[in-house]
Amino acid sequence: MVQAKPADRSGARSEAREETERLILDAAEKVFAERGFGGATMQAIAGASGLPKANLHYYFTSKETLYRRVVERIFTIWLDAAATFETSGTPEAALRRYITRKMALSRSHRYGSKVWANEVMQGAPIIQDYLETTLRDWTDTRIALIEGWIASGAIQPIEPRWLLYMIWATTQHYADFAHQIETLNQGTPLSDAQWDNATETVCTIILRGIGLDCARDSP
Amino acid sequence: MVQAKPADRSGARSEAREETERLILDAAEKVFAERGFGGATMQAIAGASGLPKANLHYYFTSKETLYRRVVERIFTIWLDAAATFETSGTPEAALRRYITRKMALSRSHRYGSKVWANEVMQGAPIIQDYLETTLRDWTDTRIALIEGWIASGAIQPIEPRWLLYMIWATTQHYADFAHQIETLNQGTPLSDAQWDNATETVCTIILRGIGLDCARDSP
DNA sequence: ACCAGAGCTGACCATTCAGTCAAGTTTGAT
DNA sequence: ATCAAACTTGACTGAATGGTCAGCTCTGGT
Repeated sequence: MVQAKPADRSGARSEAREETERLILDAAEKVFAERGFGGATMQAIAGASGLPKANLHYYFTSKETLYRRVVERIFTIWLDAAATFETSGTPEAALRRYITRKMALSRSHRYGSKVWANEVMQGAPIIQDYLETTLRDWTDTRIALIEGWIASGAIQPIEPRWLLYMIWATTQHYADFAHQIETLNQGTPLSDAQWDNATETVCTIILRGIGLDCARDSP
Repeated sequence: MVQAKPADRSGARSEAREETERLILDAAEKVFAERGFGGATMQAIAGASGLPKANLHYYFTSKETLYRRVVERIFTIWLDAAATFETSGTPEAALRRYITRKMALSRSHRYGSKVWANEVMQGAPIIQDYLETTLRDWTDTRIALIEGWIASGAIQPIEPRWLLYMIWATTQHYADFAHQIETLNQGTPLSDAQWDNATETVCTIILRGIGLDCARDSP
């Protein structure tokens, strides 16, 4: 039987292999994002990557394997962004940094965000364990952190959990609902200036909303 | 050929028909929500509604027709909620009312929200015209309204468009990402108290975030 | 120059899909 | 009770899907 895991004895070979895999993963990410797992077809992914369908099965044993790899890659990127919500620094710095990073991610990884959204909407059949371990742990520590801010009087008392959801929702909305946003923007993608302005607006409302930045804006 | 549009000469008949249609639409909404248009199968919808597949095609000529009806029904509900963002009243009252209504909708119509999200993520193949007409008009009038609030000094100067997106994103997140939220809530749905608390928190952050409810007021 | 193994692909297969249809059953007006 | 129209459904069909495979080409180490 043909194996998809050859020894990587040759540097040039394995490099070319990685490149092809990335090509397929990129195409798959886009197709899965727009049509969901069930709606996506290997033929469509093949078309988007410019490769014959049989070639996809040479690199990825099944549609589910390919989907799994796509989702895992996205989770890695999410983790990188999550790390920017540092436990040190002022509340304002931590939140501003995290929101800004997540907004940038929504612009650069629109399809990844959509795949994640699709996966969760379907009940997270693949990533359920991530949600219960990594995501839950991350969330718990940040909630504890925010509770500390509240206890010290740095920010107003609000339920930290709903604040986090608000940040996730708002930032990811710019990726998941990009089409709607573009339609309401005369059918054109947001400009650099609009992205900056949106990011700043989100930061301002969130920060002021939890009691930071309140006295500063209106002199 | 069998027609799906008989004369409604009999009251009892047409009533039963409407009931069956609603049964199918409810089942279809759930399946389309969880699997998207392409991932949903008529067989699955049949199973969810407890009817044989052939019966579905008696009431709805095609899968696309059924999907269209589901989406249209959701849009109607969205319009009802949108109407609660009244152009009269104080900013606080209008926003609070609208956010509360949208949060309630996310709880009562989880699947509808997901279908809408799926549709937009796929590039709005069915509802594109709604986005360009009804939604754009609604958005424009509310933006003008909010700009008026800013001009009069009632709220702080923020870009109204991003505020609206923030409200949509946050409220709909509770429907679209319900599974993730439940997983982070020990695998149980949010309680009445949690819904109330989340709604209140969202209102508080948004209102304070735009300069209402803040300790300092404009002169 | 050689050649083993990696990479590639057209043609094929079993399964599942949306949609059809003919042969039924139920219903309500008369 | 009658009957025509509305409703129901198991069995079917052509098309599309995920996946396979035999046989081809290309490549790098010798």
